[in-house]
Order: sequence, then C-alpha cells, then structure tokens
Amino acid sequence: MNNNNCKKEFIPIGKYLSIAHREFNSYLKAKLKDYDIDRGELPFLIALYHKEGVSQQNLCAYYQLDKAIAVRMMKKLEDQGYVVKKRNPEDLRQYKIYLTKKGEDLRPILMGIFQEISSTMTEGMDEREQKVLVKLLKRTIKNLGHYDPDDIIL
Amino acid sequence: MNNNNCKKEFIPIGKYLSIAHREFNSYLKAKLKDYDIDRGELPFLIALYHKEGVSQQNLCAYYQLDKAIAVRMMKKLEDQGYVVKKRNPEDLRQYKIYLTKKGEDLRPILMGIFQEISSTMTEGMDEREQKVLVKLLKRTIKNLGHYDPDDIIL
DNA sequence: TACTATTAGTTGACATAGCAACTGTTGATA
DNA sequence: TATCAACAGTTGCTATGTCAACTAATAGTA
Repeated sequence: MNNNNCKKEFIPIGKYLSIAHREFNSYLKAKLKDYDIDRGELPFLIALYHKEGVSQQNLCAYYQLDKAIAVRMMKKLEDQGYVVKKRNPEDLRQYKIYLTKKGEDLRPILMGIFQEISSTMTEGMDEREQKVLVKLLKRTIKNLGHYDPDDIIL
Repeated sequence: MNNNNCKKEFIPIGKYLSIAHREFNSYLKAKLKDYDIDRGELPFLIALYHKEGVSQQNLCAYYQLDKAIAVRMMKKLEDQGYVVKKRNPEDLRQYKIYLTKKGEDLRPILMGIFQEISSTMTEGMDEREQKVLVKLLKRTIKNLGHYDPDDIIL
C-alpha cells in the first residue's frame, strides 16, 4: 500500500514496543518491591488518582484494560484496603470506586515513582522529542485500535 | 533531577507504551488466528528467520525475552514441527535451533503479516517520523535497561 | 406491560511472561 | 587433577492479561 514493493525490511516498531514495554514493566516492578502493591494494581490506582467515584469499566478505559482484569485487581485493592466499592444506587449494575485514606496515602509515593521512571525513560531526550514520542505512540494506538486515545475521558 | 520541582504532570510514555503494546498484541493475535501458530511463538520464529543454528538464549536476546519462555515456546514450535533442536556437539549444554521446511514455509506469511501490521501502525506518519519513533523507543529501552538494543547482535 | 438488547460486573479457561531454584556441562585455576 | 564458578537449559510458581460465557439490572420499544 504505502510501501514500495521491493522493500524487504519493515520498520520494527512492534519489536521495540514489546521490548520497551517489558523493560518498563520490570523497572516498575523493581521500584514497587518495597511497597505492598503489585504492578497490575497500579493502572487502576493511577486512574483513581485521576478520577474517583467511577465504575470499574470506566477505570479500564484509562489504560484500555479488560474488564476482567479490573474485577481481579479491584478485589485485590479492596482486600488490601486501598479502595472501597460502593453500589451505585441509581444503577445497581455498577459500582462506584473510591480511594481510602490508605489508597490516598500511596498517591505521593506512586506519583514519585512515575515521575522518576518517566525522567529515567526520557534521559537524553529534549522536551520536543518527549512530546514527539508521546504523539507518535498515540498515533500508533489510533492506527491499531481504531480509536483516538485523546478521546478517552475518564 | 532533570525536572523542575513544581511540575506535577509527568510525560505519560509508560501509559501509551502499555496501551500500544496491548493493541499491537491483540492486532497480531487476530491476524494469526487462521494459522496454526500462537503469538508467543512469533518472536522466536522471527529471530530464527534472522539467524538459524543459534542457541535458545541467543534467540532470547533478539526480543530480550526470558530463557524460561524460550524453553516453552521452543517445545511448542518443535512439537508443531516448525523447528528442530540439535545438541551442539562442541558444547553439550546448548542446542542449535534450525527451521524445518514447515517453519521456512511460514516465513513469507509471517513476514507479510509483519509488513502489514507495520504499515498499519505507521499510517499517517512520514518516513522521518517512523525513524524517529524507532530511535526514541530504542533510547527508552537503553535508559530503562542499561543496554543498547543496537549492540544486541544475534 | 412484556419482549429484547445492552450494559456492568463476574467467572473459568488459557496464554504470556518473569523469577528463582535446580541439573548437567564447561572453563578456569589452585 | 580436583575444585569452583559460570553457563545453557529446565522446571515450578506466580502474576498479568485476554477471551468467551454467564448473571443481573437497565433501557428501549412494540
């Protein structure tokens, strides 16, 4: 289509996407090992720091995760006392998820970790390059998933 | 360190890395569903298309995967008849992995799929942007993993 | 009101991935 | 040569994530 037909090599974005994602994961995991929180719970906590009182599926949207994983992580987070689930009286199908004090206390710690990992990842990039990277990643998501990540509002 | 201390927001590279990676995975999975091959076997086949007769750990290096996953995927690939494992007579600890005819036959199909997914991902990006994306992803990997992906030679 | 479709959440089965402990082989060196 | 460290591969355990089938509640509509 948009590539000339004698070219054999493709741009290995998928490869470096996979590797970068795994490096990101294991870096994050290492940073979290001193805290009573697992890597998988993080996206939901971060989403909650962004907006509370929303449903599980709404929280999923923030990181485009499956609702099944939300169920499991929410159970974990609730058991550990970081969040509470309240039935929405106006729609008994859904819950509204809130942070507890314990969950709120974790905010500066987790934000600090994200701040740190973020600045580690971007070492040697100027501000323009960082923005370009985010822009191009969003574009990739849009191309693969047929939705615009900027349209997802929590 | 390299960010001013009143800034609250961090560059959400990790977020979009995670989402993009998952979108990439599910897109790939969908493309593979008509073929007798699973997503997890792919990186090892691709590495073999790049270079045959190397050890399992060598193959791991290409996508920076754990050797444990190599064992499992290699077993799967061998059971399905895509590869053969031969003990290296000069070092009985390691195997040398080779493609079978069946594995070789899959090459154009898988390369086609990668070609397609690659051009899907890069829709709306010019050639310069594609290169920048790869460059910045590599930089991210280098920053997180303390190794240069360009130094990994299979 | 009754029927139907949609939605939020749940569950089970399964694939992918990482970590740590292990076996057997090799290489270095005392 | 004997000992010890390093290495390739293996295994078990666990975490993460997807998919499909399911339940219960709601919304839309004949």
